[in-house]
Amino acid sequence: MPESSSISLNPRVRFAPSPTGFLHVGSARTFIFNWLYARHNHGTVILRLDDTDVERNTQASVESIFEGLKWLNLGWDEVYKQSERIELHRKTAWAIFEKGLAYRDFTPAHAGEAEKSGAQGTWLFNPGAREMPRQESDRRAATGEPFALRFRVPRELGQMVRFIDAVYGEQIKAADDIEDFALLRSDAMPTYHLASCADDADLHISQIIRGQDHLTNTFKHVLIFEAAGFVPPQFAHLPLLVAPDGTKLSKRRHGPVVSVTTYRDAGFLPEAFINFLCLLGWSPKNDRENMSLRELRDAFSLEGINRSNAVVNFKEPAATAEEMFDPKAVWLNSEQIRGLAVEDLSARLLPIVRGAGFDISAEKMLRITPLIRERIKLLNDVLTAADFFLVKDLAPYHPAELIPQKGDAAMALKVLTKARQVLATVEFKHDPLDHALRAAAQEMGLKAGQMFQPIRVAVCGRKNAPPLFETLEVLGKDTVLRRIEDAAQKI
RNA sequence: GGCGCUAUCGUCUAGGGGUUAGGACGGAAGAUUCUCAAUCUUCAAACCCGGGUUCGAUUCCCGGUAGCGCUACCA
Repeated sequence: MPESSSISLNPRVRFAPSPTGFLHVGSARTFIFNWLYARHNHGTVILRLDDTDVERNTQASVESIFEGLKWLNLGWDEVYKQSERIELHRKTAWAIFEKGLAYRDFTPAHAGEAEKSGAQGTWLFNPGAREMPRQESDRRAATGEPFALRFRVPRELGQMVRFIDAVYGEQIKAADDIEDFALLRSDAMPTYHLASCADDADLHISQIIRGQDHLTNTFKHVLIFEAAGFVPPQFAHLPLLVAPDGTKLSKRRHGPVVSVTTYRDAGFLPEAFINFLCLLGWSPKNDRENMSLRELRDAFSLEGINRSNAVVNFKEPAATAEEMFDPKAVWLNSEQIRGLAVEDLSARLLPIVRGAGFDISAEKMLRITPLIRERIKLLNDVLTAADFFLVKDLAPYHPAELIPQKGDAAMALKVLTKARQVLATVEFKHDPLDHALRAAAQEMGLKAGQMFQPIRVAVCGRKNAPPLFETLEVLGKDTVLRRIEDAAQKI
């Protein structure tokens, strides 16, 4: 079989972040799509740090990117750093130069920037450099005069550059509209375009899946691949993730919602977060939304990717943690929390509860978990949903809370007194508690709700809480009786 | 300015020459339960504008508009 079919069977994809900040949600989605594509097709995922911009790269950023990726928990197969591959990039650039497809430009950096950035259409090249005879170029280089190496875009013959994008279809651009971009800077460091293409070729990348902001750059990349004698890989560009105001997500403008670790720290399940990101710009086309990683992997294909930008629908000034995130992300998270086995959920909740300073056993956490599972949307909600299980003494609440519907303080006190009697002797299991308390209500001529509310407030400190009998059971007789007594004092 | 990409409910999307334009989130109302949550039911909510092609366009083509991207010796 021809080589192309083996490529399509075992694709090699790469995720190539540049370490100039934390892991951005848009980058995370690009990584996820690459991962899904590779895993769906039994391919290889390559992580490549595109760190050729020495000025802006930081070690802190490298670490925070790894931190974000680690939380996503998807993994990869090979890792590379571009900064360790610079010789390869240079070799590629000079090979292009030797073919006459690049030239030295001795124009000082940033010279004539004013003309470039504005008025008269596209800047194409610096005058005098492109046409400079090779001998003169060599001579000036030999004297140590600094230069950038530029690609000689073949625009003489009205040539068209073209490629097929797996998402956007056939793309064609006139070479006339492409400027002589740099390959090497005057400090001999490779530019992004060069380094990226040289590495993609060397690493045998078969599919480049990346953000749509690179769509127009791709014409330059096709030119580089061809000039260096490589067959360009397949391209698939992803629609961008934007803020509710339509602008691209940025830390400065939009704050922590654009950072992956913010989701982690707020109590998202990584699988729910991945699920959410997948639904932005991609659809399985069968109305499925809540999907496991396995289902996503099985369903994923480039054909399902959209072409228009997707809004991450967060609220700019958020009152609560939950409010700052896209409601769909929160919903998916709560759905997936409910889908987790109690043991699994409990194990994820435990470090959060302990981290908040509560000394709680795994066994107790396991008993609390089913009672709050349907009541939390983010893992961190455990702290507010299960507070009364965790604290020794309840936070102060208003005594009026104890008064039942259509009742008064006297009724509340009566209920509490009766409850204390009944509960002192009954076995603390769901059914006996149920029978005893309902019998007591009937005896006093009260509705079940009128009986239960004062007790619930007494033991939970609020009206809204999990079902009463299960709660009493987990809390235990001692705590329950003590809290009922305290409540009775308040009236 | 030049070049490119995009346009379906508030948001994510399905669909496609003839449909009551489908689903989901969010919102509203109701049912259910010891409260809350969950669950269930119901409701409101969209094809950017103009021209063409056609018996018929939201769908195809062109133009406009808007948004976004690229236009660096950033990536």
